Amino acid sequence: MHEVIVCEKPTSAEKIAKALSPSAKKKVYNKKVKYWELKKDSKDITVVSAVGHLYSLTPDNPKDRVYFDLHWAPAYEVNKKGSGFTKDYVRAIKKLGKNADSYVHACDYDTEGTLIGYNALKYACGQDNLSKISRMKFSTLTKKDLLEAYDNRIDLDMNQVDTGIARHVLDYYFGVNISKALMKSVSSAKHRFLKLSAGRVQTPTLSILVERENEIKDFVPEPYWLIKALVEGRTEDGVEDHIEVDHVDGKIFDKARAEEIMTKCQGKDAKVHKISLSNSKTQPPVPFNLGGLQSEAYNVFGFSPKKTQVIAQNLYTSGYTSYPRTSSQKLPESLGFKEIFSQLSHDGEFKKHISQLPSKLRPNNGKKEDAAHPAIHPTGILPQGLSRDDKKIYDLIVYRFISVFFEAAKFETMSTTLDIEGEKFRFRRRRVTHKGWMEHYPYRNIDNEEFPDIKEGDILKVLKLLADEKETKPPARYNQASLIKELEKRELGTKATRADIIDKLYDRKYITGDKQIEVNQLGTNMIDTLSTYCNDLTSEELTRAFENKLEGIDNNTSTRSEVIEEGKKEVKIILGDITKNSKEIGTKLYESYQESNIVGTCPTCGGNLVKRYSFKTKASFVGCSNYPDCTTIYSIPKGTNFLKKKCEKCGLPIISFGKPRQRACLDPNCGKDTTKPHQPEKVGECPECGKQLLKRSGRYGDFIGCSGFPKCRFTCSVEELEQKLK
DNA sequence: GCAAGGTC
Repeated sequence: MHEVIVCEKPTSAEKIAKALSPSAKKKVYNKKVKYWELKKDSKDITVVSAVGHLYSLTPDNPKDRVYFDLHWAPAYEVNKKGSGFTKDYVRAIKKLGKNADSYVHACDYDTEGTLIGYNALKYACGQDNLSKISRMKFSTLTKKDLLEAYDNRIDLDMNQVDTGIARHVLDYYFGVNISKALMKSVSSAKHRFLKLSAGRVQTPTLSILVERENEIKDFVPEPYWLIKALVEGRTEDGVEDHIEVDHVDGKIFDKARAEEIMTKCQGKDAKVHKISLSNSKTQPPVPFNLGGLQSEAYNVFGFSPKKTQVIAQNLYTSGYTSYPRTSSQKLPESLGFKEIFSQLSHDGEFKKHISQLPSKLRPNNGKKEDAAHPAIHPTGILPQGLSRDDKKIYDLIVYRFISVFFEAAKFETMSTTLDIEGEKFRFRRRRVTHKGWMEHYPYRNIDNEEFPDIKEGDILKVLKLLADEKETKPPARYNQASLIKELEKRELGTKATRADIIDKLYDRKYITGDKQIEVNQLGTNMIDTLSTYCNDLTSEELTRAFENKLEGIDNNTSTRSEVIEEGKKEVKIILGDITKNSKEIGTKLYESYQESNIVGTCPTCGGNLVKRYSFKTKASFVGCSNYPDCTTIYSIPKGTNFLKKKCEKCGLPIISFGKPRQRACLDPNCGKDTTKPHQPEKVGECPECGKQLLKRSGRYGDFIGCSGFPKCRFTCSVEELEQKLK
């Protein structure tokens, strides 16, 4: 008897194989794909693995105006970029999973996992005959759980499969079709291509950012006063120490009241009214889940969440750290802390900290859990030859892992109130009495202040009294780390996709800025447009509505085709509205896009110079917004940045380009003598349109161009022309 | 060209 077990990813395949039989043999297909062979209960078992989704939805007919008829096709054919690695896995499963007597679906027990395994069985193994398929249900990848799941296999839950399929189809219907309609509105209104997109997750995310912009725009600052005094004092060592004390009212919005305090206290001494000492603790941080690691790496190193995720994945595939796409903040004892620490101790720096660990190893676990994976931790294998950035992330993971086992840091706080003419002031100082974990986590500043040598009843001289006039501030813009946290809170997207979603918003030019994410006019207009024609898409409503509908499939109150039909109807209405208002929508979106690409003023006609991209030449260039009435055009090298600085001679922007970076005026002829009209040399006939070919000078030297430009875009190098003439 | 979701 031959049995094939299909798993979601190679690491879980290995764990499952070894759980079923410690003597499972590891094999490799086509030098790349690992699989396992074992014997159990007189069965020959082959354990193969997918790598996440191997199949993607794709339209039956790509030429359709709207995509409602979809089918599953190999991911490496559909998303050519980035899924190439799945090809070998599909081949391996096809070869190894053929004609078995029974099949076991052993992917993660959630909707996506169920669909991953179902599609692998159906399209790679050619099995959708449920009678041969059984399902393992496990929540951790421990030997005990896996054996139990194998021995008590259940039927494949087709409702769960249908829920997964419906989720994919609905996301496709709404996302792809509405994106297409928006792009079409631009091309029909302005005859320009603009890559636009909308979706169940990216659009509400953009909406969150737009809302924050609106809060900032609508914010009315209010003036207030902070009253402070500087009083003389000494530290316990007798060193002179000026103490800054604040009026207990804090923000004083009433100017008269602020003035009253100032006149009353002017020139008066302060009396120490009350001193109280208290102790406090700061617990160690919790183990990293992906969001936590991304947030910390952003705050400590300024790494984008995407960058951190890529590095964490590399560290994981190299075997140095554990699986990164986890939401767990817990480290189970079964990981074998002692063994990991003893291996890490081969590194001298780590050893200094590890040697001080308490004998009882109990991590300060956080609340968040994950069914499939523990919190991110080092495996114990010490890396060699990591790049600087990879090493930073690795060290961060190790030090966090170490620090969660230490005791709390302890502080002593001195809270003091002073009296100046009946007005109460106060100050607070905090000093460390026990560093605890903070000594072993080098990414936090320890604020250790000195206590002044004072006692109740002391009279202190006031050196200075001042009223600081301030304004209330609008809420801060999001940065990438705080946005990820907000998405987690609202349960938008998943841990594995949030960083990609944010990247996408940058890529579409909806947003700019790193430390403070700002929304471009295009982003604002997208939300404007979509909230007019499909309000659901801009809010979390669509995600919630999906969840409810999908839940219906899961518990048998509706069917997959009902849910899909309903979605189709809704999308059709939205598409109708967009088409009806296509000109207006397209114009608005394109013009707002141009706005964020304005780099200067056209010297010929006074219009805007706009950075644009040509699909024909696959290069960016700068053209006038009044094209075709004005044909001013500048070519720019690949990777050009526009600086804020303007050229002193002509006022055009200064650009930087090349490696090493060099700076120059946008106009390559700037500063050259152009008073004598330069007659370009005629060198022959254009092979494409028959007009004159001219020898022109460009940024990188001479080239041949057609006099019919820009209608004819024939161009070649001087050498190429010489070759042809020979 | 377009989504969101898995994964190397």
